[in-house]
Amino acid sequence: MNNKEKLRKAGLRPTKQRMIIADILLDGIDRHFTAENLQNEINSSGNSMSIATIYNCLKKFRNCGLIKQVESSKDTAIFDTNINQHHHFLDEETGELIDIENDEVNLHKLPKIPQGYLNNGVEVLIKIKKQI
Amino acid sequence: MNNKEKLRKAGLRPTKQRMIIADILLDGIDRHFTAENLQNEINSSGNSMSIATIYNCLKKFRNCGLIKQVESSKDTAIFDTNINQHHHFLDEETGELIDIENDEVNLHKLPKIPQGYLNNGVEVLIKIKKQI
DNA sequence: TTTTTACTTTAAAATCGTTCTAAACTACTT
DNA sequence: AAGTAGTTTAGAACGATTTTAAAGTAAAAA
Repeated sequence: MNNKEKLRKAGLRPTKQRMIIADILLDGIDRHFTAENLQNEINSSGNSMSIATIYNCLKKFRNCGLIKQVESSKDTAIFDTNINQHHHFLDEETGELIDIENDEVNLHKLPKIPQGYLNNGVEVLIKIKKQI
Repeated sequence: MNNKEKLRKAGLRPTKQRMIIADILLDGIDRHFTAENLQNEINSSGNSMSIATIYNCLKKFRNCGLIKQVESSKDTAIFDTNINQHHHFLDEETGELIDIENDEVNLHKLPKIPQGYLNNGVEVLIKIKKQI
């Protein structure tokens, strides 16, 4: 399926700007990035785009499940093109994130989901620090 | 051990402001809160404090291990008085966090920590959403 | 096709959480 | 009691993100 079709399937109009972003992000390569990272990539690709549009797109893409946002208490939002359930190592010093595939973690026992709620995804974060 | 001793033991001078905060936070009750929540509690207790001091204190308390900061991609930093390793349910709609005790989760298999790094804590986040 | 409608993009301003600044203050040491 | 190192403060500054409102564009209707 090409990117235009992916956008339509997600219920998003394939505008020029969304196509530029889709062409960068939806190439099947797993990566972590910020809005600013993406703007730099857009610029390097010979295009340009308002930062407001970049934020709009990232929010829409995230809400449609085309990308994910990583849970992390950094000051800048980090997005992830790997939309499968998976986990992360986090170096809190540098903010570096490293993917952990889902089958690398085995959750043997999970608590009961609170009454009235549904499980909407499990994320394991392993905080790591550089050995001295 | 009283709060004055706790602060000294953590290497922090027990100033008037830190004692006010310690008296609110270090009462053994587990709670999640933001800087703004804490300022409201300080105000309700008949005291007042600059927001800069509140942030300073929270950062110091966190760095000394008196409190923890929760990993979450919300726009506001969330702190936790429960400093034991534990986990959370997160309702992404409302931002509500619910504690999960460490023994409620059983991680049967963990990936190898990357070369040159040490494990610095594991956090499991179970995202939940309201049933419709 | 043309027209209409709803959605999208944009630059710039606004907002919000957090940090910085530098002066006044306070706890601890001598 | 005096010195010094750390702390608090109001307010300014900052950086990420969102809002605004006007101009532009895609899809639907005529």
